[in-house]
Amino acid sequence: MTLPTAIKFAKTPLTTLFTGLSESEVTRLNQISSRRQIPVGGFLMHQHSEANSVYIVEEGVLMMERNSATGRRQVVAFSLSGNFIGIAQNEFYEFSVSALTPVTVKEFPMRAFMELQEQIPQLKDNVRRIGGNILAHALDQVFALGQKKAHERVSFLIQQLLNRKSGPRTRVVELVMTRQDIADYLGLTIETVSRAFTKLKQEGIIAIHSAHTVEILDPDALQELALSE
Amino acid sequence: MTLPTAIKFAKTPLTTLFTGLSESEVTRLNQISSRRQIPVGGFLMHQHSEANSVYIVEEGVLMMERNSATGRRQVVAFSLSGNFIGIAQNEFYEFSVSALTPVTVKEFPMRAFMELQEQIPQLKDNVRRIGGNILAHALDQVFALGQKKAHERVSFLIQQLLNRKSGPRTRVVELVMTRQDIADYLGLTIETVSRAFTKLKQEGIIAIHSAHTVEILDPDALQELALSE
DNA sequence: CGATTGTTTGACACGGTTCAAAGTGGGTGG
DNA sequence: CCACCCACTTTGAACCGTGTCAAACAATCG
Repeated sequence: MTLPTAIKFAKTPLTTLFTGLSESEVTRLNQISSRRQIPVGGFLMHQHSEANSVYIVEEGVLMMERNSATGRRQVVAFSLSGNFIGIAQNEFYEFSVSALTPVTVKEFPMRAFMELQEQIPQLKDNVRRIGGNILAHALDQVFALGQKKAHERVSFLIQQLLNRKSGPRTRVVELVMTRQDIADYLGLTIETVSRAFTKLKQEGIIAIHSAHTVEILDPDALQELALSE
Repeated sequence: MTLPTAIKFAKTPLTTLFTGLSESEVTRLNQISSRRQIPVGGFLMHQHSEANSVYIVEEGVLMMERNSATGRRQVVAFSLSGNFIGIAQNEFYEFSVSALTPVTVKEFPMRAFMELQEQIPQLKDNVRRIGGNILAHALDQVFALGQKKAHERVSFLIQQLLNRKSGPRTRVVELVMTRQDIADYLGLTIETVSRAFTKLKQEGIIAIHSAHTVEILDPDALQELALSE
């Protein structure tokens, strides 16, 4: 039980499945893949179901969560376009993954994907790297949940979304998820999350255009709160 | 940003570096390795220093932590005998690792170790698996910090130590670490940790022989609290 | 055996949760 | 196209768990 890592809010472009693959290798990957659509609220996979596929998000936003028998829920990640989903330790998924927006994913049958990994070393390497990034992400979350106050955690999330979104570098972030989702991601309640947003607004760090659209007014202050390390 | 897994409190024997290796392969590993001793309080590695080696714990207990500029500290893991330490994402360690007891580790120079991984597929596979276990561990911690109350978190830790310790199956657990270490692992303060122990004692779930030795009186109740999922 | 460090306990303050109610907005059907 | 409805969000007030500050206690080490 052990081990390292954690890119803070890396500007480093994260490794994707296709990083460094030749055209023909990409083609081979695409040949074993199929496209799948998930409507809002639909599930890509369920906790404890058989892990038969892995996926790449092509479009939309997914949410990864873990549910307990006692009804507690922990959101572990929000998966954006380009993200990889589905590496399981055992033969069952350990998480449920649902769509926050209409989503299209590329699906790779597990067996064929594993074989390709053996044939394409770079692919295997990418998967390893992606695993590392996921671990880094999890450890950032550990730090946030263990050490940060409510408004710092919210800053942390906003910053994550800001850094990860593709496209032009703007100061506006779309919060696709509900306050409940955010609360379950940050280990808080809806009300506390809401109050944290209000606080950030009052301090002039963000502007809240609608509940799901915030503009960053003071990026430095936000970053400072988000890291608080 | 994505991905699965989490063995609760697995009875499954965790993968070690040597799992499934032939005798000759083990020998080759040992040939590139050297033994190193760390006194109590000494450091095996420092956050941000160059990642030149990986290690296996042979004897003793290590603590892995992440420190922030603002002085906050998050303990990420307690590494026991058999654990693997040092896989870095980039060329620098992301954590500091120090010894809670006198420790002996087996050290593998990074470069040679990487080469061996290429030559021994099973070794590479083991490293991958260990990475998965670490991720699972991190996600368990996320769940604990996000969803559990103080006495549940303490139960969580006791249960982890109970499950991971080798040797005869007793009900006594040695807490090698200080209350401060526990607090920084669970995202609490010393006082809260102490009160949580007292509470578990008062409820007849554990007996506290000394601050560093507890006996589990009611394993089922403990497990229930520890999981609370 | 004393001194120092770590742990427990107590009293109080504060942040976050809970419970309740009032806004707000988006979607649907009339 | 508007009005209503439902789900979500915000705000308020009281409560509770955890943090903070302080002091007593215990254990360890020289």
